Amino acid sequence: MPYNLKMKKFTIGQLAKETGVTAETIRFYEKYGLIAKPGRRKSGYREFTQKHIGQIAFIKQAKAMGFTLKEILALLAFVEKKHTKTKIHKFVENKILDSEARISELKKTKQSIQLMLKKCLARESINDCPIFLPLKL
Amino acid sequence: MPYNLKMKKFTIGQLAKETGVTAETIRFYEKYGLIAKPGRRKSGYREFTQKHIGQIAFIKQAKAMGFTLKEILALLAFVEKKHTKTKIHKFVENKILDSEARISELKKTKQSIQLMLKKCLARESINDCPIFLPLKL
DNA sequence: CTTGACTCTGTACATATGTACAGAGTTTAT
DNA sequence: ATAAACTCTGTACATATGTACAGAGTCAAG
Repeated sequence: MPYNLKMKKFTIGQLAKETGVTAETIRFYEKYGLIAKPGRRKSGYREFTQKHIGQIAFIKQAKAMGFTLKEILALLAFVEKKHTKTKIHKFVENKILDSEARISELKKTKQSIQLMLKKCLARESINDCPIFLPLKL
Repeated sequence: MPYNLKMKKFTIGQLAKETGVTAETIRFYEKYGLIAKPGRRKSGYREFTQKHIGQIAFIKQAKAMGFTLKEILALLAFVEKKHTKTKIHKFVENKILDSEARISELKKTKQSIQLMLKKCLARESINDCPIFLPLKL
């Protein structure tokens, strides 16, 4: 920061407006360790900076990609520790594999519902649907 | 039950073994309203019957199809009230649509991760990955 | 200087689906 | 009759991701 030592400071409410997440959520992220601990006024009020805007933008991005907060914490640690590319690569690849697994899981359950529905529609009464069979013992 | 008035009775532990869910879960299902309230011995011990085995089998089946417990409750109400086939049909169709929506959601997020990864791999250092850009402000 | 808006901490609540006790009573087997 | 195994109720804990207070203190505007 060569020629601009005074950064703009934000209260939590201002940061909330700036980033589109609530103040409560920001406090939550802080406690969770997802964002840097902000400075404090003498009164105890938090003082956020531009940096925090970036951090929250990052979190939003990663969440949109389906990462959990815990995973985002891990991503941050990767950057922090300047891990090798292969490590983070593996982490992300793994996430992709997870997605694929969940997708095929979902497809399977969808198909089983469809099959059930088809069988049901072939009967006269709902009660004859095979799915309800166990209830008739 | 014409000629067999005496049904076999089960304690909660026996039912658990029979159905493969734990006793705690059975109590939970009872409180949740998913299974019929069992009879009680004078001591307070629950007395389950064959019927409960069927009910739990039904729950397991429906869970395997991706229905939530709340939805299973709704399914049971459908049967109870002898709703028209079209109503249950709609309910289940809806569930299928939900699955489809979640599947395409997942596919989208998967793709966005893949894209991110590709971009990352094209850089020298992890820190140059576009996803980390917001952190560098 | 007062009022309204904002912030602080700490705790509880929310959803979904159970799991894990603690402390007391019961049943079964020896 | 005694010990082991089982069951009872009620409550708290678990995960994930926040949301909603309550009660007290602070800041900005008029």
